[in-house]
Amino acid sequence: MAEKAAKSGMRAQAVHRALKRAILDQALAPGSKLPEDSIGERLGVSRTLVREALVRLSEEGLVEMRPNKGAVVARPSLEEGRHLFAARLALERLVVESLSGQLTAPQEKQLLEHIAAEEAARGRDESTSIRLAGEFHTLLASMTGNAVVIRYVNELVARSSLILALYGRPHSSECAVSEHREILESLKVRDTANAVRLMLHHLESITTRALLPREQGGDIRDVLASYAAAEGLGS
Amino acid sequence: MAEKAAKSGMRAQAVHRALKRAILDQALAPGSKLPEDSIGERLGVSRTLVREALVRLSEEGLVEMRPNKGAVVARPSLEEGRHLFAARLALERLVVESLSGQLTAPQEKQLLEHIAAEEAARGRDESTSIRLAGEFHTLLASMTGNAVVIRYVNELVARSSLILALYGRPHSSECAVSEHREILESLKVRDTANAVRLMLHHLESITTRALLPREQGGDIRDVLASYAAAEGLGS
DNA sequence: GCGGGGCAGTTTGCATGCAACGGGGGATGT
DNA sequence: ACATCCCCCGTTGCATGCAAACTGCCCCGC
Repeated sequence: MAEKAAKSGMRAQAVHRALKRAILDQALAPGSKLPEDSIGERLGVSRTLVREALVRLSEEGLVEMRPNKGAVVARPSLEEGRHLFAARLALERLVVESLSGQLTAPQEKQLLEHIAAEEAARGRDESTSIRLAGEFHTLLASMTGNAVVIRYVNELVARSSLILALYGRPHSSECAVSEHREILESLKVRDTANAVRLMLHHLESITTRALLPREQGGDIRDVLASYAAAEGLGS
Repeated sequence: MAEKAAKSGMRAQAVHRALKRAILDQALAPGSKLPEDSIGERLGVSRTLVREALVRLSEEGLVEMRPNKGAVVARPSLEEGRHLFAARLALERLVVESLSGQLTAPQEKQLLEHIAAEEAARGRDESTSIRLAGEFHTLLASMTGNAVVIRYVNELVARSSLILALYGRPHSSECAVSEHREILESLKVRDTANAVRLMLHHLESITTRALLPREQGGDIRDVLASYAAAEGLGS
């Protein structure tokens, strides 16, 4: 079954997508080793293709390649996380500025449906919910038609899920859905300033909730827990 | 001579840098074929390493890999150029906002020296001048300490030189140096709004001069010349 | 003269083989 | 008991081999 014809040149891409998906689904947690031959054996390809996929993923910042020591799923630091969200802020600001008042009817419909799907998944399916929250941002980016922005936003959203996996509290995407809806409303009525403001607030709230949540009155053990995790210690 | 010890794991990177440099120097013009074995023979490595470098370069947008047909130096369209500069605008805005009033004395010194070098090269050495103009932007980005922004600005500046190589008029980087100096002045006195304004103006003037320069009253042959070049025609 | 089909040379796609690096664990010496 | 050294095995780094795909060319039929 499922014998994919697999034209020449498609298999490398397939390996890349398979690994990327596994990482984003956290089937491969940050820090996991990624040995070339076991992956190749599992996917039915040679180490050459696995290596090519790993090179691509390392360019995207999803895996880290340590010379002579193998590849692991990236384990970005808190500081990298802050840098990443700062870049997202800049790029997604461009996205909403480009889109404000420019959405076509089918695009509005697609966004509304996406938000509806987010609400449907909310509370029920945690991993789907997180994935959809990210995809809202990539969907917006794709509507700009700007290939460069699309690529970077995709990359940053993907890396953001690594950050949230490492440092985010559970349920940290709670209020996101309503914020998405508000952004869409402002885009529809061409209230550019408000749309930008909402997007900045949205991203900032994600960062503060996820990245620096243990500042006020937390238990010291909770603080250390995240550092321990970041250093590969602890349970 | 020049027997580089070339530790294991360094050679792939070396091939990547060599090719990147050749492309940015326009020793390899946009559209040039990049056959794996002749490159490998020339650099003294196997096709495997060349292929890895080409994959990296294609991720950076400097090379286009056509399945079963080999790699060529990227030949971005005018539209891609506009997209690229839009993204630069967004990211470099973040750069100046981050840097405004934050420059240390050594950093100011380094920037002043860089601008001096730009002025020294101006008019004398065209290719050096272009390279330094780009490096001013990457230098600013590097001073933010934000690895994500550094990476993206580097990538976008590199791709910008492809765009300028294809569509820019000669001498299009004329006024850039004084604009660089103005930006630095505003950063020093923490006039953030002005620094942002100057940077936006600077990048916009590059795009309009380079990307859409043939709108007003040009000779039809000049207009077609760029399209011919873009299609691999003409002399 | 002109268009189409097929053959040969060239180049990519991918697997595999071999050497070298690194890590873990046991043996050895103090 | 503890530290050190060294060997062995697993894994990576890279070259090479082989099959498939593309290119251009020539020959043949019209």
